[in-house]
Amino acid sequence: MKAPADVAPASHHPLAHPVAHPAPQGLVLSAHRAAPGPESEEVGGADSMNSVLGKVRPILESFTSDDAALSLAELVRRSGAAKATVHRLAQELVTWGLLEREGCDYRLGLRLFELGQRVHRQRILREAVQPYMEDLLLITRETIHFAIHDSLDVVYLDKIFPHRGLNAESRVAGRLPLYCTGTGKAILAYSPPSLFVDVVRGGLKPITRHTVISPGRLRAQLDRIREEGIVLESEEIRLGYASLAVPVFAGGTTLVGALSITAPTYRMDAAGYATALRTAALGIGRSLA
Amino acid sequence: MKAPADVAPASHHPLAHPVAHPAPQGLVLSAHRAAPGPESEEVGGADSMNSVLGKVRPILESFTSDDAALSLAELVRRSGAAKATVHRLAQELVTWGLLEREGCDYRLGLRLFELGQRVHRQRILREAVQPYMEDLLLITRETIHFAIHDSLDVVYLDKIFPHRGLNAESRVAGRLPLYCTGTGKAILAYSPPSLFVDVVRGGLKPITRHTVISPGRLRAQLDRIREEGIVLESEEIRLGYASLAVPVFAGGTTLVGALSITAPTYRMDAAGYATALRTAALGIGRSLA
DNA sequence: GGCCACGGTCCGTTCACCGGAACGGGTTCA
DNA sequence: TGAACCCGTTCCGGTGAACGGACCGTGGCC
Repeated sequence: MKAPADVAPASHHPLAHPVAHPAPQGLVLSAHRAAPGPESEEVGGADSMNSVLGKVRPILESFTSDDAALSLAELVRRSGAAKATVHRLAQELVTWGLLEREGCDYRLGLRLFELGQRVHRQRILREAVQPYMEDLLLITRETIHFAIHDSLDVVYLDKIFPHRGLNAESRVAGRLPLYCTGTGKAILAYSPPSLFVDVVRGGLKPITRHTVISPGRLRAQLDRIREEGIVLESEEIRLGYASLAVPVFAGGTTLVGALSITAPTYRMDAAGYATALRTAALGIGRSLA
Repeated sequence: MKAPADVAPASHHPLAHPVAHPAPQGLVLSAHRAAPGPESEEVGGADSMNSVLGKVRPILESFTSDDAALSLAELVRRSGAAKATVHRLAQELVTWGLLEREGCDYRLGLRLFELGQRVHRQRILREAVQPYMEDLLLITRETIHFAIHDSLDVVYLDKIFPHRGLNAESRVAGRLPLYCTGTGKAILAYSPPSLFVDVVRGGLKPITRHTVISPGRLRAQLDRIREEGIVLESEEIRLGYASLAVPVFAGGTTLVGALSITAPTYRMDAAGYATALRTAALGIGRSLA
């Protein structure tokens, strides 16, 4: 009885999920973690698992924005840690409040939301920007974004939209590539040239059939943006929609992010919106001085 | 040399932060970390410190909303863990992205903000509520709050304000007591009576000289709110300011939070704002059905 | 110069963590 | 009916990750 060999040895992959976790969210293009190279490369994932935080991380990051709640089994699958381990750590996270129980499932907890709002730089920026975004919403009745730069992406710090507005593709704290968004191009145009090189090296993948994927054309766009101080991105992210964006400089000098108006192409009054957008950006910059 | 006794034993409180975390922020009534009191009381904190997460928690929660960055020494002081331990864990948190380095100091990282925005329930709610808050801002040009209930507090899920608006006392993800805020009273009025008992047992402390701290008067207020479906809180949190609030019911039945308009008392047009507020709450409730 | 606080590192000890195994309950098949 | 499966949960012995006192180099202050 209980022949120990009945546990199929082959079924035990030391790491079912060697490569940490995809953690895509936002759009489809998760940009992975650069091209890793030979598949022998699960070291980064493997040796990151022999610390407690190295296990907590894939557990918490198992949750995407679309997951309301995950079962223990699902957490085990996504995190790659042993079941007993996930169970124990999840319990500890529940007592902390970073996770909450919902029947038998786990969901991200209110305390995580609270902690996330304590991040200082983002909070200060949001509070400074928000009234100006309201102004733009009032004037345009279109979706307004404020984005900052991180690695090869823009991260949306805030987003407001009217009832008729667009609520897809982007969300607060969501990421989209620098090269194909209005805010991203605005930031890219006023960043050191090395960032442009990195973006190109990272690969320009088309999102729609209008996405600019030629480095030359992208560079020309950026030159033009620097001349005009504003950029109109048209249907590069979603067909039928365009974004008008400007960079925001604290005190008129330091680039801190970009502000944009997104609307269906047929409603996009670029000429009319431009001055409002520029004015708002100047106001924000002054209040951040 | 290096007499081990030179480390003043009295200066070393094994736990500067014995009571888990007060998590004050928001208002002045932070109660610090309780009165120093009997120093023998680090038990509750002590046994929570023999796990890794038990140390990471006080480290991360050392940061309040007002701390831009903390030095290693300050983290050691607030968390109560050993220096080498804090150093090691902080480094690990930096590679994760939950912390970032700023010169020699540490600050909360962008990744923490991103994780916090993935909390599903709050995200869904905010996205549903936000356009209606814009409407109210447009109509009133005053500060608009949406709050949910947690333990004995309200937690502000979102807050928008115009240029002339009030940006103090409350902030997104900040907490204020149920018994003295408009949103809190609205929620309290439509919650099970046991919550009222808990609130009273938790103590009604006056914030201003207008704060209602008599359980009897509070109960009478709640009865009145249930009759009228709306509440006007006047100067209970901050002198010179009033809030008009209504509860929000998903599908017209399930209490999910409360919506409020905050304005200087002299500008508060309660009669005029009431219908707008009620209409918005109904709209939100319907969109959540 | 002496002193102190700070950030950072080392290293021997030990106990918290790990994870295979087993349990009980629920559901799905033959 | 019961065997097979998946689930969440608990147990427990071995072990290596985590711990923290001690130490180093530095910079600011008397």
